[in-house]
Amino acid sequence: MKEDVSKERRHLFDSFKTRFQKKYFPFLDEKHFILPLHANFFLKLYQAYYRWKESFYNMSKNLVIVESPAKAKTIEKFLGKDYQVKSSFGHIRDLPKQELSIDVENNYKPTYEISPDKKKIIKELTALSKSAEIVWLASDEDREGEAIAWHLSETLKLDKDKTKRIAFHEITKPAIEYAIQNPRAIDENLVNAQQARRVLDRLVGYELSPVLWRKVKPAISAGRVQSVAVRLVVEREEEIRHFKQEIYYKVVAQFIVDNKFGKGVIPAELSQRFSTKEEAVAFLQSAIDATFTVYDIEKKPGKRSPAPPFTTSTLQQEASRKLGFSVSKTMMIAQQLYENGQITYMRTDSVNLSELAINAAKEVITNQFGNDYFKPRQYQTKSKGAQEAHEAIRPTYLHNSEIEGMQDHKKLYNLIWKRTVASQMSDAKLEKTTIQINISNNTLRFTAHGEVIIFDGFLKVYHESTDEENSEEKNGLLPQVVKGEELDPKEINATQRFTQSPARYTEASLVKKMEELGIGRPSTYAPTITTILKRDYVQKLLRPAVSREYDFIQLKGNSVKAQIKKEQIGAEKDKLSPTDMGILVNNFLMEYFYNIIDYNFTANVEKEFDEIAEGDMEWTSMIDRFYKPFHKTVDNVIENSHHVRGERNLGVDPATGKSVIVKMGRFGSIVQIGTAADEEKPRYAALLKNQSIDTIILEEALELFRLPRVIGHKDNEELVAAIGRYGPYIRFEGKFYSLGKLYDPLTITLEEAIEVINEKKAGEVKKNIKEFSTDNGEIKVLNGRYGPYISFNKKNYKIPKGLDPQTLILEECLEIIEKTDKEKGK
DNA sequence: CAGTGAGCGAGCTTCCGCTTGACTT
Repeated sequence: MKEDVSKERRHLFDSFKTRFQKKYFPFLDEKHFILPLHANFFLKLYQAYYRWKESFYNMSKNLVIVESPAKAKTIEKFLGKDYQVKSSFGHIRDLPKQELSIDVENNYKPTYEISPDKKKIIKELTALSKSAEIVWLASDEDREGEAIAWHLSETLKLDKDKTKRIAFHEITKPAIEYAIQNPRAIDENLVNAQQARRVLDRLVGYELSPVLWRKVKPAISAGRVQSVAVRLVVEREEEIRHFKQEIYYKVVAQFIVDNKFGKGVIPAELSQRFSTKEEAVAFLQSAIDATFTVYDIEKKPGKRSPAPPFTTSTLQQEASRKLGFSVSKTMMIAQQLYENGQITYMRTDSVNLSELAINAAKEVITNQFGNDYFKPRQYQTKSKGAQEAHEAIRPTYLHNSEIEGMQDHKKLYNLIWKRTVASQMSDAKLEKTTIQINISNNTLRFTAHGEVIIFDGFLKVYHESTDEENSEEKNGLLPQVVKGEELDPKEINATQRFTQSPARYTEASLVKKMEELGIGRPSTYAPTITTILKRDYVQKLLRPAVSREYDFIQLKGNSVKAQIKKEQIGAEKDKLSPTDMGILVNNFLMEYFYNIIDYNFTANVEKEFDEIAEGDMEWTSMIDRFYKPFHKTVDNVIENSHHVRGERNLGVDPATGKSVIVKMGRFGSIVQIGTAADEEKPRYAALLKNQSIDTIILEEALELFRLPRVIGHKDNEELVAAIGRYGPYIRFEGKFYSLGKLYDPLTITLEEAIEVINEKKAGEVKKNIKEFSTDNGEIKVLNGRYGPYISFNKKNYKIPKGLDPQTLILEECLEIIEKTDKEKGK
């Protein structure tokens, strides 16, 4: 770090010397002129001169400030030479994070400070605003945007007469010109609504978290948004745990059609589901002697309409379902598409498309698919608390149905393109057919549903997916039959089925739920998920599929046969479930701070923020009404509640007669045999990741004490098998060897363990291909999971095709590193 | 990158919402 600074200085110094000295002291020898002592002084002089010169040349009559630099770049193009457009990079001031920074005794006066990473940009904006004739504050037209404009005007000490507040909802020339012609003043009520929001969140977060430090665990947190997200996950898990599965028998027949219209099969389901196997068998038995006739044929037209264009939340959901992206991955890629000018802004809650976009859609759709496929639509947002400062997420140039770039970028862009185009397309027209089939010896009926697409409309481009996992098999076209026609069943099957518990949340479906509740904003969905994972309140568990048996009874020919089949169910990954810590904290908050994690809390305070924004309510009095009782509860809970450990007594250890207790320990959930009061110290063992204090049973708990297990000895050293944070492992000579899924630490033998160790040792030799040492650290050529690569300064570099890693020399490595860094840098 | 869990007591942790840096015409 220090080295960098001095290098920098050296460089600046040199560049100064060549210019300044040559210009004003050409007669002096370059080497002798400036002594090191003078360097700093001249440097400062030069810097001051440079700043002055820059501001002189860049001085525009108009300074426009927006939030995002990418936006600044596009707007600058529309506005021309007289306007200089700069970006504030979001909020510039905030409450310092070291302390509460709200004077609760003095009308909740907040103390703001310039965020450390914004000092530089503020310096620049201050200089530019001084020389500008008019400063246009063009941050977003929502609560946060208005606050940014206000913070800017305060921080830059802007003169009211030369400051104008403008906003545009879309980045098009007419919209921008219109905005310039219709400026207004900063809306102080809206600013106050934002201050109320900010102060409320700070008060809740910074008073509640310390309560948890004292009563549950240090360094954990609670907040208006994250705690509700955790609650959702905890309660879903409870629903799953308490779910009572019901069994039923579903009867499906395949009717053969062979008539003047042609041949075919009608799959039809019986109108009643049976609750026992006996009933199902009895029905199939009776069906042997029955005849089946077409009772009724009903044809109805139907339609399907496209989904609205993407918002942040719907983009995250579809990218998760269709592309398997996590919400943060989706946002990262979308950000890059945005910065490349390929899509519009990616943090939005609006489904609105600009006129420009709809016109482009018209052109694209009529060109590619024909006039019949175009239908312009404006969608209405349904989500609570939407502020709609931006457009929906769409491609900037709809004419590009594809882009150049990396795979994931292409995929996400394509998804956005399809969704946008489809949103302006015609409905799909369907014909739905229902055929009812009578049974001669029974009052029940079979029903077949068919669906034919008559006009595909938007389905040509895009099909929205759903969260339901096992969607029923698709209804296709049914063969043509006439009323009264007798049908022959090829087979009739009764299958045992099970009702399903609700599904665990994925990252994206949790975001969807939060949006429905009006909790969180487009810019915070992804970070919130990251926070609750990082705090270890929720986790993603890899759940392997389990095998389940079910009855399958078939009538074929004249005989009914019953058999037992097997299916694999319940495999899960990337699903969110609560940890014991999450459950513990949630229970604590539910007991003492229910109003904060009430699902309506955010919705209710939002209503009050709206009233503040309308000027109908004083923000400080709103905060006061909340804070007084809240703070009292905080004091009361600190004073009167006990430290919580979620303790549960499982029973008695048969070997020792001591009690077995599970509880939250310092590093996670533990089980202990005996108590601290006993003469002997209690024995401890950690719970596995997929076990929980609430559900573990005595036998499982005792099982945990079988580890760590000494498997045997080699060269007088112990081999110990155990399960750690990263799964089962073997410890030998102070080193750790992962067991993976192949071996169970409870049953692995000495021979197998030695083999695992030898394999890993052999792998390590193969892993290191070669090494070079340089002044800046070691360059290693390594064999990784995806083939050979170069590792340097904790960064990895791909080896270009055609180069043999075995024969690489230092110069080649340096070249690759330099080249890669350069490409990444841009 | 893995194992721990007595008790004492420094000094620290924490919120939500905007936005992407990075030094010279």
